[in-house]
Amino acid sequence: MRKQASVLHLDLDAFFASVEQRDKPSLRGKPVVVGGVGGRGVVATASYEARRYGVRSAMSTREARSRCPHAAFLTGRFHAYREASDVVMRLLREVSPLVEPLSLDEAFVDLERAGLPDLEVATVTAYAADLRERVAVATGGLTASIGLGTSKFIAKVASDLEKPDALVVVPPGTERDLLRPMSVSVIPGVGPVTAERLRRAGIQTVADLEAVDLAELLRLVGQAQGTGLHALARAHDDRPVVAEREAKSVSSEGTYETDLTDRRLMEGLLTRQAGEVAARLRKHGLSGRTVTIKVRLHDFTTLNRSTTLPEPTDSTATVARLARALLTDLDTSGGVRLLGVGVSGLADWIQDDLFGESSDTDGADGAPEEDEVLGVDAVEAGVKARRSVYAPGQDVEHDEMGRGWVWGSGRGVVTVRFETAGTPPGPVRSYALDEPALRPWRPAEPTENDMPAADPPA
DNA sequence: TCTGGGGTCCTAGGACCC
DNA sequence: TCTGGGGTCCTAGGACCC
Repeated sequence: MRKQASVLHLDLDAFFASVEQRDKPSLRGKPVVVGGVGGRGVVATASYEARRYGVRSAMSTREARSRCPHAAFLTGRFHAYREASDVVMRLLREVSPLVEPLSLDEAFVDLERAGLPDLEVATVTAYAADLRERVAVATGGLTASIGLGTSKFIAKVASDLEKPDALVVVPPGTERDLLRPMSVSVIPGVGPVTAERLRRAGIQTVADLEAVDLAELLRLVGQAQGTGLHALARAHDDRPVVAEREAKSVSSEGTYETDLTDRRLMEGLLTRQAGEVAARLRKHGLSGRTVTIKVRLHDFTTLNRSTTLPEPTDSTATVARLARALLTDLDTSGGVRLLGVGVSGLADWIQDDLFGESSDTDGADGAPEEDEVLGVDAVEAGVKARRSVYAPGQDVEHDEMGRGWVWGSGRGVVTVRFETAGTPPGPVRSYALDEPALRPWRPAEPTENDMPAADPPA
């Protein structure tokens, strides 16, 4: 925790709805709700006029409509939000080299790096007031709420205190008095489940929380969250403002208007999502080792299945194939409301060769050198391999079974899923790693011709 | 016909390694 | 032929945030 209120938190007020009102004068002064407009949509942002009717973020659009039927219900125009956000973030970076965006509409700014003459309350307050005006001018009238404090936690609490269109400074030394009467829910990381758990233990305010010793807190909420709560309840927060944070995963998912039951359709949707994810990976020069699918069933239970490659990929064909394969073991007979594909374990480089795409390590005839691809020689030589030398998704060929691809592998065993023409997924067989009838083969360059053009049913 | 889509982080168990 | 303890990696689930 700092001695001066040099952490600034800026939050654009009702951001999506405000952009809409800025761009469409007819919406100004009226309730505006931005979010999913379909039967399963939820509210992303409600204008303050709509909030007066009880419309809130994350509420189902259905409920929002019943609370405020005369509101304008809009799907998002994300490029417009991104543009407005870029304008604001650029402005903040002119002001301080240390800006940490949290989302399109929120950022921390470290004023210790802003070149101010000092960091006294009067100085930072004047500075923030000026910044708020500059944001409004630069964005064509969007308002922001700003909080200033001695830590991220306090700055964020401050920006929330009097919004919209407000500036609040928490003077150094007054933090704990400010927090004590507040609900534990002000603490980042305390959501509905944790709040209820604490409430049942008789803990409702920050003051209550402060009175609980560390051991008891650890017992209640676990190691990581317990130590965090113990510190934050005392306004102890040394988290630095960090400018660049690298992405850890990339994903695409969709909720469908009616539950899906057709497996072929599900496979097609997963394939398309895999294509979107792989394209985004390539666009950012990333690749990842772990492919995960997410399946939400009709009753909202959510399943994740993942598999990890020995080397990272950004290939549509590989991500799509693994995604479809992960679906095969799941019982979806009751209907599926959401499907998603994600890639994690990201690296900012791509292994050149693994699946035979663009490689200069091939033999002269262009065929893979089997011991490189498969590693059978290494296994036979008794060289230890931590993980199987077969990679999930890798193409293989068997003398009797024909062509297939590696589904999984374990101790000395590789499982292959054969793709019988016309009726995928075909049979699954297990082989010893040194099975001579099983060999790798090189697929044609991956294509995306299995990407379906069809939209999900309306 | 309640309950989005993009993420992050944590926990817990099992396999494996030394 | 009973049996350990730490560390890493992987998978699955869940809480949380905007």
